[in-house]
Amino acid sequence: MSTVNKDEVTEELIKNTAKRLFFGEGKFNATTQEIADAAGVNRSLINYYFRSRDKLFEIIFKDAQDNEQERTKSIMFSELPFKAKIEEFIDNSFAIAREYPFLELYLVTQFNQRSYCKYEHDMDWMLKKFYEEFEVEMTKGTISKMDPIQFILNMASLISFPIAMRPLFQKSMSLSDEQYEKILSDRKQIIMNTLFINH
Amino acid sequence: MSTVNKDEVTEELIKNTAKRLFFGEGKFNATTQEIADAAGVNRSLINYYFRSRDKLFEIIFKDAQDNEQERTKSIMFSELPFKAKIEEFIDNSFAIAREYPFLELYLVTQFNQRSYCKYEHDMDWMLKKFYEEFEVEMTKGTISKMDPIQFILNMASLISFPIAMRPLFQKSMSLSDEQYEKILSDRKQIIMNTLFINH
DNA sequence: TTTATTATTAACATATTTGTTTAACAAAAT
DNA sequence: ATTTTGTTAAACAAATATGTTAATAATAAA
Repeated sequence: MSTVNKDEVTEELIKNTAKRLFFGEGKFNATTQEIADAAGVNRSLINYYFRSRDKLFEIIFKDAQDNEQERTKSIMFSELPFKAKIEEFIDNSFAIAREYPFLELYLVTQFNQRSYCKYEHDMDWMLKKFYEEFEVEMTKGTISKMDPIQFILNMASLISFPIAMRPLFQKSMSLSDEQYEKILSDRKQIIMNTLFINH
Repeated sequence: MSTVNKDEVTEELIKNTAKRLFFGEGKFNATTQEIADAAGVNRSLINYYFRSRDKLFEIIFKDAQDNEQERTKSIMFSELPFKAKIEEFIDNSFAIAREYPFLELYLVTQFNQRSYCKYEHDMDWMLKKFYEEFEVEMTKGTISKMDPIQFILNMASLISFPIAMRPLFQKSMSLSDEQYEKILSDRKQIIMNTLFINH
């Protein structure tokens, strides 16, 4: 007998399939039927395991958020030097984006449309540590003087936007898939050069 | 007799109301009933003027896109120096975002979910002109060397992301409305400093 | 093996939304 | 004055989506 019993398997299967559809394929309005079909199970099982479509949404939403926070924390509290942390963060973001290109877009649109979407913000720890290290970098002169929140905003923008807006941007600029992939692969260096002062 | 007859008035009223709901209030899934109520007209009129909900969507989508392209073009083909054009573009983007904070988010999510969403790309003209001016700036040394498309991506990212992702970002950083407004008002200078090399 | 529990399925009822139709009525144009 | 056009309201059918229930299959426990 394995450590997981069957219900945990199907429960996970449904969750992962929903994640794939929402975050991976951008089907934000996927119906319970579509999710069930994609998972190869009966639609009733969604109600059986999660009560309602909404509960499933809540769980997935929270899951995604927790993951995002967790990975950020583990990087920020690592022993790497500041600049390396940022590099790590970029790499990490792109890696996730490869599997789930619609993740951030999903989070923000759901956040807009749903009243609940509880948000745990134990970010305070992390922010404090970040501010301290950021201050050091500014005095060293590797970053131009600014409110640290603006730096975070810059970083998040430069990383997330090209992924989240890809379909629209790529089409409006009439770029091929190959061209866009090339752009993304050059992106890390561009972002680092944009965020930091290069002597 | 005025130049507009009554049907054009209500047709516009419905369109503008839908825009307000979608782009202004972020209600991406507003029903025809909700739109009609918000416009203060009978739901049947939506079918009367636009045939179907989908046609209304198509029209609004194309409208928004055309506007966005038009304003970009008029700035890029103006006689301003390069740097001033970028400033103008930032100001302009923020002005639109004040009325329609969910515009870009709406465009990209609809673009993902709908098969049609025709895209007219007569951007080629504009891009060519932009590339020329960009080349000059790079040799002048006001911008660090990079593929011009990366510069455009940087610019679009730094402008749009803080607006589009505002709800999520603001909450996750536990910032008050006042704090975020302050951040946005400082934003233009930050973006200019980030895009251009400052001596 | 028998029994009890759990997982899965099909069928049903319900709710929402859309688009159509009809009738009545107001407003505008001819 | 009458014909066209715009507007409202109500009723309806059709489509879609969700959640529940009761019966069945599979698995674990006795």
